[in-house]
Amino acid sequence: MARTSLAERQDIHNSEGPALCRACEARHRGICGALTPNQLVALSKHTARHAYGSDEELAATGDDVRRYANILSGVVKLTRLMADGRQQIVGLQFAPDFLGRPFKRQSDVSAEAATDVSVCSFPKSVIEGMIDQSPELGHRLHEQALKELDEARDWILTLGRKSATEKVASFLYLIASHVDPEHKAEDGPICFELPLKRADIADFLGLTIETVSRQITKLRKVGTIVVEHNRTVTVPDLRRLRECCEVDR
Amino acid sequence: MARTSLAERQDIHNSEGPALCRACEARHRGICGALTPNQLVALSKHTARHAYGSDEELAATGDDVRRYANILSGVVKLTRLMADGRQQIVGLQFAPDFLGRPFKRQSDVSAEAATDVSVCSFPKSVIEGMIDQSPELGHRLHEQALKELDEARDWILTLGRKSATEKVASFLYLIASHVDPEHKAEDGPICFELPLKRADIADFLGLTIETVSRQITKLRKVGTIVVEHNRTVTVPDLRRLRECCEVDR
DNA sequence: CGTCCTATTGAAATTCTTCAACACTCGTGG
DNA sequence: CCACGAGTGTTGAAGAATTTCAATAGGACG
Repeated sequence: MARTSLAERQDIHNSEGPALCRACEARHRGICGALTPNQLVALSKHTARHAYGSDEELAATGDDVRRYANILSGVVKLTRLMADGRQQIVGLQFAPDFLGRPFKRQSDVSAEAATDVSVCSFPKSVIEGMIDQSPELGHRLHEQALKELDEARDWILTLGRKSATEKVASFLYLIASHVDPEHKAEDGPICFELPLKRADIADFLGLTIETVSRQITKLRKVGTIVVEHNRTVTVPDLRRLRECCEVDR
Repeated sequence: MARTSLAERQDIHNSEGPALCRACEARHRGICGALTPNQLVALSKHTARHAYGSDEELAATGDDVRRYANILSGVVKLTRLMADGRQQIVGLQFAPDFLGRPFKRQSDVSAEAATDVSVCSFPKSVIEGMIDQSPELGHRLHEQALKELDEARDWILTLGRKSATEKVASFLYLIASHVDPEHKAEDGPICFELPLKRADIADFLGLTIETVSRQITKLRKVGTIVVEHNRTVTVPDLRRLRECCEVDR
């Protein structure tokens, strides 16, 4: 016991934070990167890790959500449901995104795991208390909201004005760019697993499963993508895929 | 001259802020409501009012925008344009919304006046300096970003999953609720001017002008709305209009 | 081996777009 | 005062894109 306690104190002193956090891959990139070691220690007293399987609900529509979370791994889909069952994915979140809607009790979107997901959650109240002491934290949350807003607006253009082929290409490009955020492999081939099944892709693109399937087949047949086992996609030339996102009339 | 100067000093002393701001209808609702009288005075030294006619551009895509603005009156459309000319409105902003994208030099959306618009603009640098001193200001900007994000996600559902009739009904409902934010007149009839012409409505809904026109005609013929002079809409029963936003299959 | 889940494919039906014609309003200038 | 054109909105008919309905196939799992 004494050893642990010493180690923890050392963590604080050498500005590395709690052991739990040091082992966290999202430690520097998520909102935690804005916290001081002391804040991290305080926060880590209230954190809990959770794992969810595909299609499991992290937070239901209308829930009085009292906790926020950081995504440690996996992809989370934010969905909206209409009374008659029509569904639309209104946002996708990847690690190390922050999950939650600050300053509001309820939300009309529900969060579901698209893949296997693990998160690190903590009570709203703790974070909200820290915002007042650490402007940097509030700033990061603000930044994330603005980033999500930019992404939502990109998606509005896609939903409103693109053809089915362009939509599917845009989705694949979105995933590809997320695998390779810096566009390093602009030339070389990229390979990735689709985090969404066809039904989810359809709900994301505002199409039917069948249309999605047909467009993927189409892209496959012209060689823009190679698909194995339905989920593994290889893009031989990213530029060619990007061209499919816009020019198709 | 001496009189003016005295009056200005009194403004400061009685905590009412500069005369310019006192006469401003957006004074308390926009971000200015988060400023101290001293900050308002400082800000007002750099503010300028501008007026724009319909379809005039407030800020072009890719502009290095150095100023923010508050909308004093009118409606602003945020649009995205594709290389081949396809256009999509990705957001609508009404008085007293804040206009601008904090923490980012360029934006890929352009802002255009949908109606006649007047704004009160000021340099980014002034506001950004004030954020550090006034957490309340940063908080308000954050709130507005989150509000816009919620709205964008509502719209994503509309674009992705609703039929043309539902889309047009949803648009009319959006405008109607904006005229009457508290839904006071849930029962009684509501009358308003459409701030957008048909082409803009089409760009907002991801439809063509013709389809919009046909759906309006359809809603008119079943008595859900009454239209005069193309732009003046009366909704006899808001509930009936709301029903059209979801149930139509 | 059967069942469930996921994905693909075909044919018919539907929705929305495109193309084309026309109507209305408003300002300008003969 | 009227003709003209530009800008805006409506309507019809044909065409294209997407959905719906239906059938099939493969993989995972008990």
